Amino acid sequence: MNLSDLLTGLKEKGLKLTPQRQQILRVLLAAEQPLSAKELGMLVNRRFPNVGLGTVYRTLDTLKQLGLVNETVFPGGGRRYELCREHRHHLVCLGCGRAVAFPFCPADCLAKIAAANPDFDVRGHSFAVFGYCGKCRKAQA
Amino acid sequence: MNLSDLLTGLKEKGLKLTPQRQQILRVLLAAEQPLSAKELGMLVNRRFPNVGLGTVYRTLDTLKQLGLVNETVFPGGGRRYELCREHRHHLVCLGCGRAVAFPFCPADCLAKIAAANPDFDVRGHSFAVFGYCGKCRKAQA
DNA sequence: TATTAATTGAAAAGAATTCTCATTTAGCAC
DNA sequence: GTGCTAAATGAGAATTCTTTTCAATTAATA
Repeated sequence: MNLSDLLTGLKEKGLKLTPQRQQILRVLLAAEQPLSAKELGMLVNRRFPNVGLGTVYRTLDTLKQLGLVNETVFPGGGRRYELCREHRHHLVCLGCGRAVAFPFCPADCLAKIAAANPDFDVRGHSFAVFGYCGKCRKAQA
Repeated sequence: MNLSDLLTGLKEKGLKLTPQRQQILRVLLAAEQPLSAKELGMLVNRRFPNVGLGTVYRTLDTLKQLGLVNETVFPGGGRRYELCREHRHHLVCLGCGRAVAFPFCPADCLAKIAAANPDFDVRGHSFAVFGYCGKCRKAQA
């Protein structure tokens, strides 16, 4: 997924291609891990110092609704955002906050749950693993 | 797990058995699903109108650290709390917010992840399934 | 180029959580 | 039972995160 694909997508939905949105998308494309709204805002501000958090949140909402961006909630309640690439989950370090994506998905579990709850219309799931990365473990010791 | 077990546990850790804590534990014991701090506070206030949210948050922190209470993060960032009974996850309705516990756990997934990341000290995981319950689906239609 | 509806910036408002500090109290020793 | 002390509490202030408001700007279209 590259920038022009994303922009074409936005255009097709009737959304304006503002420079702010383009920059937000560029930052998300370049990010190697999910970003908080604040982090995203600061990165956007490198080129567009006037873009406020309001715009960041609004844009993220829009992108979420289009299914282009995924929101993940980290322990403690922090919300982080990333482009929807392939389906993935994260291994999150409770020390430094860094997250590593992994492709394993508890599919069998989901199947069991769906089977056990036929009335329930499953729309999504969250899965994350927490602990301490090698660096943080050394730092603690 | 009953109230006196919990109280004994607190006492062993050197914590005071204040009436506020006892009431918080009673409410958590009676709860059939994870509660937000606000909900928990309101339920506690039925008998102890003066207990503020500060105390609720502090007590929840303490209980979390003792491993007696589990914090689950819901989509949108809402944090909810429940007593640690057997290990479980939740099926959460995005319409009414009600949560149903289920005992399935993505254990095989966790094993894969641990094997693939030997440097990482895994301490926990979160898993939740979202969608719409039967009632909310009917209400929508 | 003019028009219009969508978008934005800035600031205010709201919600959730944490912190502060003076006061109260549970648990313990006597 | 009384007194002591560290822990816990209440009330409110302070933070942090997110949403909303509204006037001004701007992308897209004719």
